[in-house]
Amino acid sequence: MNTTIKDVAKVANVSITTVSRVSNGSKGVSVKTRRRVLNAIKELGYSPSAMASGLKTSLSKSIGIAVPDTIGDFYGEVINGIESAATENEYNLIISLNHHIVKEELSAVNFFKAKKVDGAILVTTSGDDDYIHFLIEEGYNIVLLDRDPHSLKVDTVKIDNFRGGYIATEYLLNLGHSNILFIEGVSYIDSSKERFNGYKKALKDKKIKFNPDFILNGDFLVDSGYLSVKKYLEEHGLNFTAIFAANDQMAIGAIKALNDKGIVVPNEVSVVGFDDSYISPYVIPSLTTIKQRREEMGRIATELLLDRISYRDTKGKTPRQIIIPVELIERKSAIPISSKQRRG
Amino acid sequence: MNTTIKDVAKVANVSITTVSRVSNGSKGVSVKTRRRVLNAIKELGYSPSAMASGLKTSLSKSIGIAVPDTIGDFYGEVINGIESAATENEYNLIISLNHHIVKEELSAVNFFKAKKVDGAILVTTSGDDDYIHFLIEEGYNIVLLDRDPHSLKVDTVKIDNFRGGYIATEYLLNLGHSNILFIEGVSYIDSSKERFNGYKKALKDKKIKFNPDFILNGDFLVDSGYLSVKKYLEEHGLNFTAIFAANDQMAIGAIKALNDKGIVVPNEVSVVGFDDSYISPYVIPSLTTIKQRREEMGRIATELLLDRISYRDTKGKTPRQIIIPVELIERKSAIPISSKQRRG
DNA sequence: TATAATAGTGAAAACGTTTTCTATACTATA
DNA sequence: TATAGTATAGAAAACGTTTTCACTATTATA
Repeated sequence: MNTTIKDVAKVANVSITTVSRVSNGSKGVSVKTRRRVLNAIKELGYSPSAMASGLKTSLSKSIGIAVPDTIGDFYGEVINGIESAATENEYNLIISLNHHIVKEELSAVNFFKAKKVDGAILVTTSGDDDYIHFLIEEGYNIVLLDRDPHSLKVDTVKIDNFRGGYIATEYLLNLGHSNILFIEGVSYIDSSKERFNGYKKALKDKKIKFNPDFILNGDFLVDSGYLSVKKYLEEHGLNFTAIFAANDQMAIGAIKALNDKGIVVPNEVSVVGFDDSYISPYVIPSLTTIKQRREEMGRIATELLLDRISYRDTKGKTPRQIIIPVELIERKSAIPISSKQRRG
Repeated sequence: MNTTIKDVAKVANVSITTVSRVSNGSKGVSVKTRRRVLNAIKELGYSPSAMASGLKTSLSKSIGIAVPDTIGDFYGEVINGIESAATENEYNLIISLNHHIVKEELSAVNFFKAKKVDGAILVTTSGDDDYIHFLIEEGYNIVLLDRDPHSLKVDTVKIDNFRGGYIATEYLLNLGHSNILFIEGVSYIDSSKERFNGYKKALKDKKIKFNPDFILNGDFLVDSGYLSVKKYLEEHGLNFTAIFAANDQMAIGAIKALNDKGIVVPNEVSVVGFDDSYISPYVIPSLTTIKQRREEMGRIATELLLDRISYRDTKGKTPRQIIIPVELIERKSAIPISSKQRRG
């Protein structure tokens, strides 16, 4: 079924060496011969076996990506960015989902080892640095995405979560809100922590006392935003005028919970999200949020990785850390506090 | 850097043949030797090179998937399903996005050929059957997902789009609506066409005359739902009482457009979507929609493919067509027509 | 014209496995 | 005891490439 280099050699009446040279564009082949070989290649529909060549060169021309899931638009868009950059460089993408389970992230990495990927992009999940450390020591090419390097000597690309948290909170504060709920994402994920830190710092800078009761648990999924606000309302009533959620999904859930209790957004409560999800301009009211360039993040991570792969100098080069700026997108879900609210 | 079978053989003091037998679980090795080899494997952290073994066996233990994008939750969840099923069977997933461009879908397929994937899942995109036909003839293992096989002799799995379109429309009709807008998805995608056919059939069965003016163009993205309804309203005014959109994204866009004009959903216009997106229970009002089991679709497609791969009998077996049922999820975006509307 | 450099080509080894075939050492049977 | 069968193990070939080395033919230089 499969045509090999030998078949091409026979048809073009040259050695397999020559075919190899033509097919991977090395020089040292005359124009005439090259043309002949090219014709044979086309005629037979030959494409070189990535396995055979990988075996020789010990380059698989593929990179692995370990990612929690593909649901929601965060990871999806990151993957888009990674995929485009990989394809442009003739690399292909082996994807492994770990469903937010640390153990599976680990097994994904072993998978990559077996497949001899040339490098891997690890998208945020675990707080477990040990095995990553181990990989780096072994000389694997790794880049971390949306994750703090901590003490790891490894390339990372992330967005400016701290600043995002800061400007979102500051925006609400400038609107006159001072009782601002914060809905956390998954606690061990760095980006959630950093957004939270931004929130706290903004409060501090405006000399607003931090109230730990205002921190609600969430897990980045829409339902957790809904549930946590619902619960809060039942326990405390409406003792706040604004919510800042660690992502748009939870913000949308929060708005829904408010709406269920007859509380109108933004008139009674202002809400700010984080992500600028594709749906956010279309929810009612449209969601004010922090925009992060997810595709770009994926693309940059890939370029960092490819760069390292081609230098083959894993340990030498000092780790780079790219931080992608964020911006506030003003929409309709957050407005100045009303005098009525202030009195209340 | 990499330990090979030779290293293990040396440490365990056996031949590489024996190591090979142990590492892929073939029999013919004594318990004692096996234990010794296993220890050496663990000690050295050996994992066999998929490239080398693939070269020998001409099985890559990987499958390709060509998919338009990973944005929005449809494809994301399908990928989740495919990935789980593949991983469970120790296959890995090589993913290629084509960004809805037919030409790129084609190049993805060539990519797969080079990588010698054992099979591929093609997720709906083109209307171009020719190259798929060609692949099948060449003996490649293919399954089509969310796509009609047309005359192709190939396994397919899709959801019951026709029925989904039918029951959504019927539901609206039973609520008393008879002027129902339909927002199409991308026209060359089968699922869009089939949903449309369901819509028409439901009208016909209730003896409601089909009005071609009621068909709005869309492309499955939220913005197209918004824009097409906005435009319609500007041109025709509110001469309908319900909308059925070919997916939830467009339904959400439609609701937004209505809302912008001060038209209240569901009081003045009922809306039904299609997909049961994760966000749909949380939009306001929560969206009545057709639920399709996306992960299951991915999983079944993978099982079909793996089945074919292991039978190595690509052409022999008759093509199977799996149709996954859909169901209507009743929420708050569609209600009975009011007497006021009827009069108007 | 003689020599050096260069361009074009191919033979063969190597990459890390799997698999077939052969060899040996037992064990069971006659 | 002789023979057949079986369990265990290894040698070597093969998979489809890339790459080093060697060789020839051509061109440039002295």
